Amino acid sequence: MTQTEPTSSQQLGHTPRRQQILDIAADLFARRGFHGVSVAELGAACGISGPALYKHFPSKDAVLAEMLVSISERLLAEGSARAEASADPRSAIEALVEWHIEFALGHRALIVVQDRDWSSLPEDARERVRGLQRAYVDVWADQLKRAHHGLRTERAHAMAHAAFGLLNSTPHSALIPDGQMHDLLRRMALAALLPEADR
Amino acid sequence: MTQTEPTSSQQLGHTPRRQQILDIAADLFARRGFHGVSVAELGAACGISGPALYKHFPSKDAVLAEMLVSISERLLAEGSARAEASADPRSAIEALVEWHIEFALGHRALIVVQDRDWSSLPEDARERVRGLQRAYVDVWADQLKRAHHGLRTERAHAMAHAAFGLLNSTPHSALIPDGQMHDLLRRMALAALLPEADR
DNA sequence: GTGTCGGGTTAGCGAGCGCTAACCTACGAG
DNA sequence: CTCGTAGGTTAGCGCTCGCTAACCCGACAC
Repeated sequence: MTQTEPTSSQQLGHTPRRQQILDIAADLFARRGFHGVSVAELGAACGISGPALYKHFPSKDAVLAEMLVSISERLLAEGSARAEASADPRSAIEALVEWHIEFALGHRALIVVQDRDWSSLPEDARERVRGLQRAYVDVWADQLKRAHHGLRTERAHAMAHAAFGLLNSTPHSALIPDGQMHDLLRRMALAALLPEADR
Repeated sequence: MTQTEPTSSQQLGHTPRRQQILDIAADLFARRGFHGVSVAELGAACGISGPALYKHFPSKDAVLAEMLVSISERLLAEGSARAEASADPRSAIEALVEWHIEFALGHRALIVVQDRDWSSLPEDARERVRGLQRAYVDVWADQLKRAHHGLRTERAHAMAHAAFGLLNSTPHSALIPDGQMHDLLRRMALAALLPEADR
């Protein structure tokens, strides 16, 4: 229903504009905030002007919604896949950390928008994103509880949130090359998350 | 100049309103973002209505500016004081972590506003806040460099930012009592920041 | 008693916003 | 050849915003 048409040819190829808008919007929203970017500006940045956006999205809110819902889905899908594919809790946590760093380094703008402008979402999309995020946190929390015997659920959630904070700090400091940043974040996150006995 | 009058009786007592506005604004800005709160709303939340705010602040921007400048100053002042009062790098880092957690847990709203609406500041205040934040990061980075021999400056900065991300995650997860959260954050931060040999 | 002034009120301005309406083309299908 | 449609244009509506203007009133100084 939210898609235009689930025809056999998929929606690949007939919407480069749509994707371009999402990409550029992510960048602009990250820099100046959702409310700080007008549709005119966004359009201009895409080479078209103003109201032409409404040929691709029903509203400005919808751009934000699609952006945030889709990244929440990707984070959750790949995260839980990697966790399930792991042999033990320790390697599952390593895999989750690895995946989250990959994503955060590769999509800095989305990370910023996600936790800055989450509250600007229309009610239904906000609900959906919250559900997906909660599920993602649960994936982490489950593995943490298996790695630390006796860890309570709420504390595991808090640990996961803290880890996200650490890993998502990446857009705020682009001072060292991605490879080194990746390595640094992995080290710090694993030190913070794994029991001392393991490390 | 920015103060009304530096009389001998200080400015205590003749500005409960001013402080009230700052407190309530922090709360509202944290919840819905600087651009998401109108001056009318802010006034109403203070028991006065709309333009009465301009008897206390020259503009809406100025409210945000005073809020963010003052917390940046407090973070830096107390942080560098505690670091200097420490005997060795390890205990300096412990002291910094302790101070940052105290502050973050005690002023969740300010933490949120600081890194969400920083970019909405007028140019001069943004400059000032950036300077203060950089100095605060430097305090951390210096101690980290003394604790890890051979650590490069840029990497130390990245570590400090990552630690802030971890410690500032606190407003996103209020699910466990402050005491436990404090303890958890300290453990995770120190594990992430201190060399393995130390811990 | 009167004047000043801090701190409040309402009315309303100009600008910018999201969004709609109406129109214009290029183009692929029949 | 025609015509529907995808994807663009400009004009402009209605609303909200930050902020100013003009006024009001109670407390205190003298």
